[in-house]
Amino acid sequence: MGTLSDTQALQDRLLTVAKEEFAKQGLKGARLQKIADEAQVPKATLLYHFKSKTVLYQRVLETILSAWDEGFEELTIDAEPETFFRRLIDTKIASVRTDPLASKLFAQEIIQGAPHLDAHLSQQVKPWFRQQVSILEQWMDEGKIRRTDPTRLIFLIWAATQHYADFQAQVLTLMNRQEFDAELATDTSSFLHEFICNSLGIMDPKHR
Amino acid sequence: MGTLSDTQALQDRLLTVAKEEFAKQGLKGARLQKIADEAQVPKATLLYHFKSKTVLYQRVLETILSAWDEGFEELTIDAEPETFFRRLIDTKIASVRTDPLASKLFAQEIIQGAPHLDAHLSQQVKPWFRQQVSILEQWMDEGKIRRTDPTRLIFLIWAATQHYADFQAQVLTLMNRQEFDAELATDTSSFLHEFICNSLGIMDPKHR
DNA sequence: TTTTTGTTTGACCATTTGATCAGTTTAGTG
DNA sequence: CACTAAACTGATCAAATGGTCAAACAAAAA
Repeated sequence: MGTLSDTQALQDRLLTVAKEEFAKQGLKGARLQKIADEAQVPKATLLYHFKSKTVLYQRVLETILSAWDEGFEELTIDAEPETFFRRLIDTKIASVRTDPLASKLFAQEIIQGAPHLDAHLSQQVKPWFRQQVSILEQWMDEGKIRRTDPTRLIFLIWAATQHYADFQAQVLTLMNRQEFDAELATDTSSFLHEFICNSLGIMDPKHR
Repeated sequence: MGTLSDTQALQDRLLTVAKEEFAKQGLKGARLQKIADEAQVPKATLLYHFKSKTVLYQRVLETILSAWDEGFEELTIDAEPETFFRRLIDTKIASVRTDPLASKLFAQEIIQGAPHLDAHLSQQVKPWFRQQVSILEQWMDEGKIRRTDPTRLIFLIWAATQHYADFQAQVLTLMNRQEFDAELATDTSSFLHEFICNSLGIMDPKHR
């Protein structure tokens, strides 16, 4: 025992548990003792692997962001608008459903002014964002989609998808549901895709 | 001095300052000492007017919610879809621009599971929500707007507008702006209105 | 076996923070 | 002025919490 992989596995477990606590309570509200308890480990052990609460938080954030970066880099280049939007929305809704805690944690960070990720915003998100914008502009120039503000269009997609993670409590209450199940996810994807394609004048292949 | 209105004015000031602190730091992260300092009053005075941190927080929340209820009740009934959406979006964007802190505070409350306002959600928001849904359904029946899921349509409008308050840090970074000024607000209103009307097949009066 | 390096943990500490309270001031009233 | 009730505040406290440390433990290296 005591191999390097054991340590790695423990740190991964601590990060997972910490993500949950940070997402539910916020950075200030989270308690190291509770994270340690949840991971069935003494608090001192937690602080041995992560020097401080802030370091732990930043590591959790990094883990979330790199997973996102990975997931969204793939779908950047594509041929047809219709497929592009479908993939973008499906990917986002899937991530929102699979890991709403990540989304919630991220949202709280942004709400509080993104003090721990200005670097990531301008270095990782901004380039990706610009690329998406230029793709949309090109399609508008080619007449493939209706001309509109590409920046705000991307914001709208982000907002509309992320809403189902961040405001899950409100969404479920208003829909009289208990959980965000697979059916609800696919229906939401379909709705958003149809709504956006309609607005941009993209014909659904099924109706062509 | 020392009239009743003095006390009222002080409590209002404390609520305003507290709203800012709660919005920026969250319930757990907010510090009574900082709120008191900001309001130029000893901490003991703050706790004289509000028995506890929780009570103060709830009072802040109530203030926000009642202002919203008031602002949105007015625009419920209206004739034409086009006007309805314009007013709804304008009102929401205005509230987001005027008081983003309120929106941020509310967002954090919902993200953390809405522990302090389940009652308000089901008693105030739900009825309003149902009414909006039924209006939209009626318009769909009458063929005034394209048929779609009214519930998710309202979510989309909420999400897309609130995004500009809650994610202001990200939005401004990606738009290379310093503040959410009036021009940015009206442009955003226009974009959303046009986007939604396009999707629902509502013709812009200007182009009729 | 001895050494060394990395890991674990209970005990402990310094600080922060929400809350209390007793004593004081202020303002309105008869 | 005398009296009362409300408002104010400095001092203080108990609990919670992030973080430290030295001693114990384990495992690979010499």
